Amino acid sequence: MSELTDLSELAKRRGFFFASNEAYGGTAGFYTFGPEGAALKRNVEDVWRDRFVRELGHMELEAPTVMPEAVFEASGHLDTFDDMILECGDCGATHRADHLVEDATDVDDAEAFAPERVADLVADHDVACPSCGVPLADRPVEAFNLMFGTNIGPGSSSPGYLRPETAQGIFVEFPRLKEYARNQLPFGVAQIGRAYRNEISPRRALVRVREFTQAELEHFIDPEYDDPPLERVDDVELPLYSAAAQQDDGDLEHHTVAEALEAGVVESEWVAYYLGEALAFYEAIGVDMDRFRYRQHLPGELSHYAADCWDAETEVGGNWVEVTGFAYRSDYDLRKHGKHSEEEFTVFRQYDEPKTVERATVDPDMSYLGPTFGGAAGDVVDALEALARRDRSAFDGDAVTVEVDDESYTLPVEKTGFAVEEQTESGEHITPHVVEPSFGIDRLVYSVLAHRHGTDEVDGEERSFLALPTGVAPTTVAVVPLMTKDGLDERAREVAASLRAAGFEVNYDDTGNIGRRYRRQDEVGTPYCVTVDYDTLEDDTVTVRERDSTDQTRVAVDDLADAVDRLVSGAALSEL
RNA sequence: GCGCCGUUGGUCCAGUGGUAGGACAGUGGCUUCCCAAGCCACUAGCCCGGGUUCGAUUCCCGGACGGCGCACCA
Repeated sequence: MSELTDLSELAKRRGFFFASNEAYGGTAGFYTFGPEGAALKRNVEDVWRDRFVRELGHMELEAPTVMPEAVFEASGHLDTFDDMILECGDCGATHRADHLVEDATDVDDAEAFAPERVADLVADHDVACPSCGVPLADRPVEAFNLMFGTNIGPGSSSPGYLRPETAQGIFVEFPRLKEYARNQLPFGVAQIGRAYRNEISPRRALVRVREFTQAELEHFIDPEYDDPPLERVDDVELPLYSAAAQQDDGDLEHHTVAEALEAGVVESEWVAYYLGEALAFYEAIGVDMDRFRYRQHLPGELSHYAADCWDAETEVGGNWVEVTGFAYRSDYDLRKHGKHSEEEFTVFRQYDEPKTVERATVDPDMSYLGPTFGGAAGDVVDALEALARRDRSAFDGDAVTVEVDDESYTLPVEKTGFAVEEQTESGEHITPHVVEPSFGIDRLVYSVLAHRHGTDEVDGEERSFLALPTGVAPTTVAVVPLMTKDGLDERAREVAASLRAAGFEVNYDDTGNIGRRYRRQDEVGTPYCVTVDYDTLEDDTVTVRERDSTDQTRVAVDDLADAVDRLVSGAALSEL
């Protein structure tokens, strides 16, 4: 617990993150990133963008956070995000009403029922409160949806929701995105943005909040023909905690990507591929890989869209925190949107060679069907088309009969325009499958702060530091004058300005004594300090101090920008 | 949402039925030529609402927020 206490104290005191709206009593589940935290978070996002968008050649978009109800009807969030809550009038405990009903009856999908029906079932089966035993028959079943609702425009005729995941903003634009991708699979579309969930009980600082930042990649693939570039990650060693290991009290196992696939520990090549790609990302932003694992979802844990799913988890304060979900979503989302909307969510897959197929078709004589069947004529045509595809022998006789809504309609075959023709097909429409790595940026920032925060001893004094990788540290270099007199401070300001002009994140600090300033920078994770001293006035050199070792070396002011650049690129202090 | 515990300067804490004290941090000054030193001064606080009381930061009730447990976590 003390790791978490120290972390939230540091976060507040140094401006990484803190509860929002405290002047008005605070709002549970909402956090503000302070100056240091906003910079750190932005840098983490930039590293993600560099690796998952730029390097892998994917594209990035930015969609609205408010989306209309129809989107969530299609995605399934309106139904499955809706919990039925039942509160005991006696002891006050709340229960999942659908679960109570499922336990008391042989119903096993009460979740899909309307709240009224569940309430009736509770009454009919004399369901009692599991906590205190009092009957629950007269208690109301209330729907609690985890999505934040709103109205689009005036009035309530056009309900909308704050998106519970950024993914839907990508899926709904698929028809246009595939055009942009020139109708070629595979292609990946990423988005970094806010998502919202009206959590019942926000907990543990940034771990469970109501507004958070996701970085999601939706990689659209042809399930039959597209393979991941496994050669990029074959030898990456993965710390895997499989479902089997979890159920049998087993341990974490280390396998390379290639081994994991061969042994069947990870089933999907695509999921395995992204587990491999992501590992270097976690390392780059400063996650302690000794406190990191990939955990497979247990069968009962799989979400409504996921076929196989692994989470990346970090250990913070004794708890494992989910920081990424790697899901093979199959064609679930695109298929749903294709069905609910008016657009096609498919791509055309061209055959290598056009195929000639024999096909049974109908071309009904509407001047006969219309007058004969009236309003049912359209449905009869549909039924005839289906029948022709299914069973062409039905058209062998003089008359053919189809069923529409329990009514039989019989008509002469000659009026159906039935024919068997040879058609040339150059391809087919397929619904792409989706591989989705979905990162929780806030939780990653939190993990990195926890993992990089430490204390040690320098010259007999305790030191608190944040060993952030240079690539994500809010400040790259701090410039400090040894004294604020004899022109040292003016010279130091010049040095700071020149480093800023060279493009670095620079902090200038001249309050308190020199040791205090070093410690301050250590605590916000600044990797390098440049000190202007009396020698600087003589020979135009400064000292460069390294955060982790506290070692120093002298560098000419003229070479300083170049030296810092080399340090950032990985050079050691001794190599300057 | 339920239960238990908590909420006092920026941070971490002490304390009181008569409006509060420390440590650290911060600011200014002195000192100091490289790692939270010293001296002086200063800034700054009782979560919100209601009740009891002559008087509430303190006691009671409610709320908000936080920690933990339960539940929940697509």
